[in-house]
Amino acid sequence: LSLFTQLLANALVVEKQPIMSSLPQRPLILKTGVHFSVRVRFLANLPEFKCLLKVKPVFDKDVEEIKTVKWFRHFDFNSDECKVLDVDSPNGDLVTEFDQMSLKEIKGRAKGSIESRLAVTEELHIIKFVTEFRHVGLELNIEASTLPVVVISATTQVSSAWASIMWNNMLSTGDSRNLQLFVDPPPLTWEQLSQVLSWQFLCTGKRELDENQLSVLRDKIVDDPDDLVHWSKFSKNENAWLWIDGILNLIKKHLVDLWQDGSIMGFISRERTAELLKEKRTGTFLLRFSESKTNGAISFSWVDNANGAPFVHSIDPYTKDELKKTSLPDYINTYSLRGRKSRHTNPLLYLYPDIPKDTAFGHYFTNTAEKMLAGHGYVPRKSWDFSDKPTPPPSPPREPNTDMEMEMDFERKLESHELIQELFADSFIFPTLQLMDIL
Amino acid sequence: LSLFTQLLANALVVEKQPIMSSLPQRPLILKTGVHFSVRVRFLANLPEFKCLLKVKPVFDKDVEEIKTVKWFRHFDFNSDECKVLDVDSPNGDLVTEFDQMSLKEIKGRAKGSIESRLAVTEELHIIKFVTEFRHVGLELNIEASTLPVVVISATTQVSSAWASIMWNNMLSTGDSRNLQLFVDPPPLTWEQLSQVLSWQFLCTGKRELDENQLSVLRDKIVDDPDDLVHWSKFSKNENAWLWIDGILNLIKKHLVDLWQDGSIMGFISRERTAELLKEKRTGTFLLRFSESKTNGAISFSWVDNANGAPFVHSIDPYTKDELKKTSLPDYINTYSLRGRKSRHTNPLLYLYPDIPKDTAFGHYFTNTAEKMLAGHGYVPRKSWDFSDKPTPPPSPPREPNTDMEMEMDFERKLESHELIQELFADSFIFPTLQLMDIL
DNA sequence: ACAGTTTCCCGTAAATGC
DNA sequence: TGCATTTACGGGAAACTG
Repeated sequence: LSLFTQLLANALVVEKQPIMSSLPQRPLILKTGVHFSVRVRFLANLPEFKCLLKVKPVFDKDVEEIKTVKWFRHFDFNSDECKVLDVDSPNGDLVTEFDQMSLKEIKGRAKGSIESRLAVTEELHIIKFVTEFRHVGLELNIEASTLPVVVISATTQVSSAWASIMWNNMLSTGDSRNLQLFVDPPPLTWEQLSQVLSWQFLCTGKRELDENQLSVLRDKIVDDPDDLVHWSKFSKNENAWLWIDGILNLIKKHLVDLWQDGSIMGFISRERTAELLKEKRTGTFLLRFSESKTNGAISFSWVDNANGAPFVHSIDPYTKDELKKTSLPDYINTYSLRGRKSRHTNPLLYLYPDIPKDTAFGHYFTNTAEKMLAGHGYVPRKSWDFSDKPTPPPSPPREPNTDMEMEMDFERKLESHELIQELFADSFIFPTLQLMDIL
Repeated sequence: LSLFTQLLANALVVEKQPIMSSLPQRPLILKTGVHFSVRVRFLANLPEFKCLLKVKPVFDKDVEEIKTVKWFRHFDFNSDECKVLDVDSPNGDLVTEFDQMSLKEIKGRAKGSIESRLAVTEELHIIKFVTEFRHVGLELNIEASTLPVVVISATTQVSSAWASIMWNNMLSTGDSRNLQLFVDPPPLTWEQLSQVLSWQFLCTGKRELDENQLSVLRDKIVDDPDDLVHWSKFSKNENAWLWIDGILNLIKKHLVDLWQDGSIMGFISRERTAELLKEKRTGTFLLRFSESKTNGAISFSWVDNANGAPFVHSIDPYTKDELKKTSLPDYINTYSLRGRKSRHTNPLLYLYPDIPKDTAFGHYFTNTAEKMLAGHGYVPRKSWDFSDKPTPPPSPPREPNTDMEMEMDFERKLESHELIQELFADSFIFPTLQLMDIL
């Protein structure tokens, strides 16, 4: 009987962690006043319990010490309705989905001096689901908890909140959930962090970070002899994560294709850029992310050997506002510099190492012919005759073989991650697998 | 005493009509859940009443018949706090400002068949401010009402709502406020309507409609021998107002300068455009609003005499999304067509009748030199040498005299409207002056 | 004054109701 | 089903608050 009781007591689990429908890639971040959903499952597969178990969500249940010690904000649900577990058709488990939950802040938290307080995005909270089990004389209080969540009030806080969620998830093993983690946050190894970062680029741009890119990030983030990354370095002083997340946002909105193609070297120092390009012929260029603009920006650098010694130029980086107006491939395609004799020419010829611009980006150039409208008596915006487009660059296109090979390799790479990606999207599992405590 | 009582009973007035801070140009439109403000003044200039009069706002007070007859929606204030009248420093009147008011819908209105119901933007509501006056044995219930307001729930309804407000204001004289006006809306004369329309362009683009423009609008809107405009024609069947308001929005966001300059002919039929341009030399163009796109769009038409008979071309109209990317002057400046021998040339040379393009728009062209950034090792986005810009058009610029005269005339025009504009912005007074019932 | 945080609200998209 | 209306919520900016 005792074993049975213990099994039952642990039979309730949070099957789908709290997730805002508007932020599917970033579970465990909850915005006040915005709906999120959670699914709860009772693992004891007994249909006779149907409609017997009434589940109630409670915010920050039994974590009073946090509220008094660290002046966390208080929250409650806007409408805390209970739900009754009902059978799930495929396997008969008892399930319910809370799909219209939302939070409001309960004002009036204890005032602590500003230094002693954590940033709001470092506050970890939990939601517990409780139910009372009554059957054949047995009476049992059963509860399940979500993973720690971060509550924000504006979308500008998403980046910081996600940093906390990632950090916490890399550190928590088993069920030791320390909601005060960021009072004294342990460091991560670069090995751990680099995996998570690469993952983020896979989720956003369908391509991981390569060795070179990771090595640049490493130099930026790790300055510890033990290969450790400290929370303050990652999220505070230098804002490494905010910078990276700005780039992720830029990729998501404007550069998914280019990033997936691997056309963006992206993370490379200015010095290294110059080194690489100086060995190449005039017109070779590469794309790199701005290191100074914190909201995500990308520029191109190219080499010019015309005056004897090679010289590397870089363009003022494009931000999201500029990429909204014109795509990066189009900027690349139409960029022109005044040359000798007042002729305007485009200095960008080969994507590093030697891919002709049109091979790399040709299919992304805006086809002005598409804009042609039939009828209505209107003239299209641009002429649609391309017979006199600029002479194709002199270098031969790469051999078909090589292209094919790379493409296949790429496909394989992507596939190998498919399952993990799905898991990630669905129930929030990181490279370091976080198993739910099931029976 | 009876006279005194009557004076007092009418002493409370709504000094500033309900206005959302986010829609200062469109008073009397209230969006549920969005703050608006109203100011109330007690005209009896007696400071001893200070802090005696407690004013309470009531929504749709004493208009029960509307609710039952026409199934109007019901609303209430989100927080209906009373305010106490206090002295206003300059002249000692008793004043209070309700500056945080907002509405919520009370659900569950009676269901009427769809035909018998008005559109929500045709529902006219009022807010009354009531107070109880007690002094030297006198006991008096005093109240003041706002002008009729329209309550909307999304900004997409602003245009329709404003049509109702304008129509109602042109029709209501004195204090006969018919909240059921749109059950059987009386027509307006074209004379009345044209004034209001012109006014709208003055408010939005700082320039009224001229005779020609009004005449085009007249042909579109009036099809009645008596020169009357019917509500359905204006706001329903042909959506004349929605089309015009789309253009007003386009002007507000992207064309204020050009409209103010008078560079936009705008309202002119396609046929008339051809007639005008065919008499001009090759390269003469004019700007006109699209008649088919209902969200505001502008295109240019130009004449080409190259092949013997003059031919007039028009470009596919630019919408707000396109003007967000590049300004109209820049589109005009950079437009190019493939000419003979594959040369790209800009067919736009003179703004109708004969103003060289650079004279009319030169100062609006984006100066790429401005984008040059000093230092940081970045190259600016475009070359900044303009020594080889396109040859200036052969036609001489207009004589300075003419320019000056026009400018002065324009200034005078504007000034003459200044006072009325102020009133308009402040307390909602239309060309047909709507006087508040004051003592 | 100021930085971290929340509120406000438009504009678009999606959901809802009839 | 289609249309009218409301709700949802990202994103930018203003307001708040200690």
